[in-house]
Amino acid sequence: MALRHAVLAALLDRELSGYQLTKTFDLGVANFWHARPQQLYAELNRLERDGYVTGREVVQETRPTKRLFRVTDAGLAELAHFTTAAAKPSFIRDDLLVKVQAADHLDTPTLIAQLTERAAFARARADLFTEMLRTMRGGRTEEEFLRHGGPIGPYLTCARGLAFEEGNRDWCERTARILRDRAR
Amino acid sequence: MALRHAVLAALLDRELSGYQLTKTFDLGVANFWHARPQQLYAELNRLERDGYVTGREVVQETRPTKRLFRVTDAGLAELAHFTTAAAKPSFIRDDLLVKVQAADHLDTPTLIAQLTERAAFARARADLFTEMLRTMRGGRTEEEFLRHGGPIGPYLTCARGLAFEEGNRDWCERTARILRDRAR
DNA sequence: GTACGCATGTAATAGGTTACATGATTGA
DNA sequence: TCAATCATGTAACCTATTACATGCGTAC
Repeated sequence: MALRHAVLAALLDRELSGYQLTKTFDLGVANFWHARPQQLYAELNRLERDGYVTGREVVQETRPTKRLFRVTDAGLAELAHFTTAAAKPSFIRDDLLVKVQAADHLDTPTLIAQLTERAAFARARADLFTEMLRTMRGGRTEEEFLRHGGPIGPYLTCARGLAFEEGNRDWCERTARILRDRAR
Repeated sequence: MALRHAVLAALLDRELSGYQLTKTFDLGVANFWHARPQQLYAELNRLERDGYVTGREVVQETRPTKRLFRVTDAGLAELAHFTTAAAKPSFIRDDLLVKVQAADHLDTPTLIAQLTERAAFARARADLFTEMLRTMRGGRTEEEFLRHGGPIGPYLTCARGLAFEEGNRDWCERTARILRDRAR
């Protein structure tokens, strides 16, 4: 059960509502985990029940009332315990790669269109992550920030996300080009 | 339901038993999908029931009897149909990244050890994929192979797997180095 | 004689997705 | 007025993991 640890990690340096968490999980946090809103709301309630987070109601004037959650000491201890266990290897699991594996038997134009679309998606995310990294660094050089700045956890995972999306972008563009050249 | 399509794609150019498939899914095919043996045996039976693969028994002298599966015309049509649907974006989902996200709050030596271990794992897989790509190319240059050789589907997905593992390796090494330098 | 590889599963549980539901406010 | 955003869920279903089971052959 690692979603709960992903939620705890995402909530470490800030107090967030379920709704804000879903936004976070669609952007930066998707660098290390991805989840649907329903799952996050359910997990937050379970985490609160188990004492790993506490929520407080915030009544707003123009917006619906929301609940902000933060990690408790018990939650941090749970994360620390999780960290001592060996990490499972991570694997790619991707519809698009399944399709490319079968490329020799399938309609090439359809594949090229999907590769192009995915490349654009990856490029947009890469740009976003580049911007997020710049913001986290503030005015400092990367070296200075990594040596003495902080928090660096979110910076390092964002850097992995950037490299992943750059890899996606480059591979999609190259693969589309190869399939196009073959079709001629 | 994409495991079935991953299995179909893996079975396209060769006839495999369930056991051989599990080996394939631990190595090359893990580039685009990952599954446990139990899941594969179950999926093969479902695919056969639905007419997307056919199995034939092969009695062996010294080894237990096995069943070899190959994709039927209906199976290929199902794959083609799957390919016309938009591919869902793929996300990283990784224990180790969850831990690094929380790095500022956790025990650094434990993290460094896990990053080092993961780097070694990634390096081993990268080496394996490099070798597999060489084998698929045969004597040809990459350009020549990609222009006129084949099948290129497995080559292209393997190339993505290689880039992914190189990304893992580099990021793990860099992250471990940064955490070490900070601890001093 | 013991561990490992071949070969195939069942059963129980955990984790994730899809579809559906509600209701207010703000901006185009 | 229509779509989007804020805010939170329930229910049904599908997918994946973990634990357990079996039995023979070969290599150390």
